Amino acid sequence: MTESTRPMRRQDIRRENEKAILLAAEKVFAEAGFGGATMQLIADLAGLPKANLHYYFATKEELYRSVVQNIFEIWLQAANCFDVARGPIDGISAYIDAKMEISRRHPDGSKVWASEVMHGAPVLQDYMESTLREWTDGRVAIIRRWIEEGKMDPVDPRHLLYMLWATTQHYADFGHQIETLNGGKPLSDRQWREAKENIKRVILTGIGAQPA
Amino acid sequence: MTESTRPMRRQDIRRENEKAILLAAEKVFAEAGFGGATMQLIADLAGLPKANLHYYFATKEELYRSVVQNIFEIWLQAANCFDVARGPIDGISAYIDAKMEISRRHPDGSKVWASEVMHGAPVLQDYMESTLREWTDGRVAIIRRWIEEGKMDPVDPRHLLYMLWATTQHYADFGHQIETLNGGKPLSDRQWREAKENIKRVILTGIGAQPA
DNA sequence: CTGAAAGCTGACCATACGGTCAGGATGCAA
DNA sequence: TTGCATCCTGACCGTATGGTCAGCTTTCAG
Repeated sequence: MTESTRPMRRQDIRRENEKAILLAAEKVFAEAGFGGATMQLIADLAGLPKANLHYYFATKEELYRSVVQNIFEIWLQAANCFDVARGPIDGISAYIDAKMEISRRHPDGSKVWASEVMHGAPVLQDYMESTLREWTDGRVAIIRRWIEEGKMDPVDPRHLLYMLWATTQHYADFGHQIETLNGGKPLSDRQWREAKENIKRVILTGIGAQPA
Repeated sequence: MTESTRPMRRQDIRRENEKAILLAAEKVFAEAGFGGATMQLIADLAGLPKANLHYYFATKEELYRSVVQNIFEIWLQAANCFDVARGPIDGISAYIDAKMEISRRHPDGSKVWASEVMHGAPVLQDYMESTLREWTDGRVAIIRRWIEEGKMDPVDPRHLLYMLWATTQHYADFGHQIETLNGGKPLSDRQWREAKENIKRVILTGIGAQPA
């Protein structure tokens, strides 16, 4: 049943194996950190022999880099929310929604990203100095415009962005702590919604966001 | 001059070496994670032969546990601010100040703590289920009282606490990112002050904190 | 002064890990 | 069907790491 037919085409094989490896790697890197992760563990989780990993990814570093870059893509995609928005209420609400969704659906990715940054971004330094900086500068400009247009109070845009990143990512990176304080149970749908609403409300009220 | 006389007493030797080892360990664990840290690296940084580390701390796990417990103490001490306060403005302001000071003075400690939690708190699980839970419940009660007394809007106390933790710790854990976005320079005194003021302002305004 | 306890360390060991490779299995184009 | 490129993998290797230990030096109580 489950394993009966295997008419796998070459392309499919490669794609599926890479996907399985990356998924397993993300989890193991998130749980153990780069140094604590082992190729054997990743291989076991992916259901492949270790040597097969090295067929697709030459080194542990290369595999790690792939994982981190994947995450960075997702992280940046959440940005679009900001651009289409008319004002801070729309834009920041949507951004918080997007980032909270990432925290909920990709907690491992978020952890790997956090770990990478905490350890000095050995892999992503280039991206941070180019792509991330440009992205940030763009959003800072948008926020500044909102302030000039009287749509929100004159809050430092950078610190506001840090606040958005911090509050949303916290639910992934410190998920274990939150879960423990929640009686050992993961947050329910309801609690996730409450978390989002709380963050939005406090921040939007806090910056004096005005309806566009 | 610097190294002339060494009338070290036993007690002093032990205290100073343990201190040096713990300091070095904190830094190495923060930079490399538990798995990436090596006893050799810690020993070198502490200026001691590796075997000497094992004289004071039998295993890497034991050393790590000591580091983490130290940090947990500091983390909890910032709590006192909350207790003595009359209302949300005093209490939360003081707490933000205290936590930002920790982020600035103990970034390595903060990172180790973050790493520990991200990896499922293998060492601190017990503390989190006892001490941390009690501490949190206590603060939740205080915030609830403030709400009942009309000193602030009815914001979910837990999510507010997470927000405080997230925003303040972010400046330590993601310090590298912030530094990169700051042109590769660490935040100046002024910028730290601005960061603190921004956080306070947004959150206190956001929760509708009323002067006691 | 003396002996025992505390502090110290170079040399060593077992293990685990990242990585390699020769050679087998499999799909696929011609 | 055939030949080749891709895919796969068990067995192996060198190294780095956590940890041990025998024996040395230093402190200090009596």
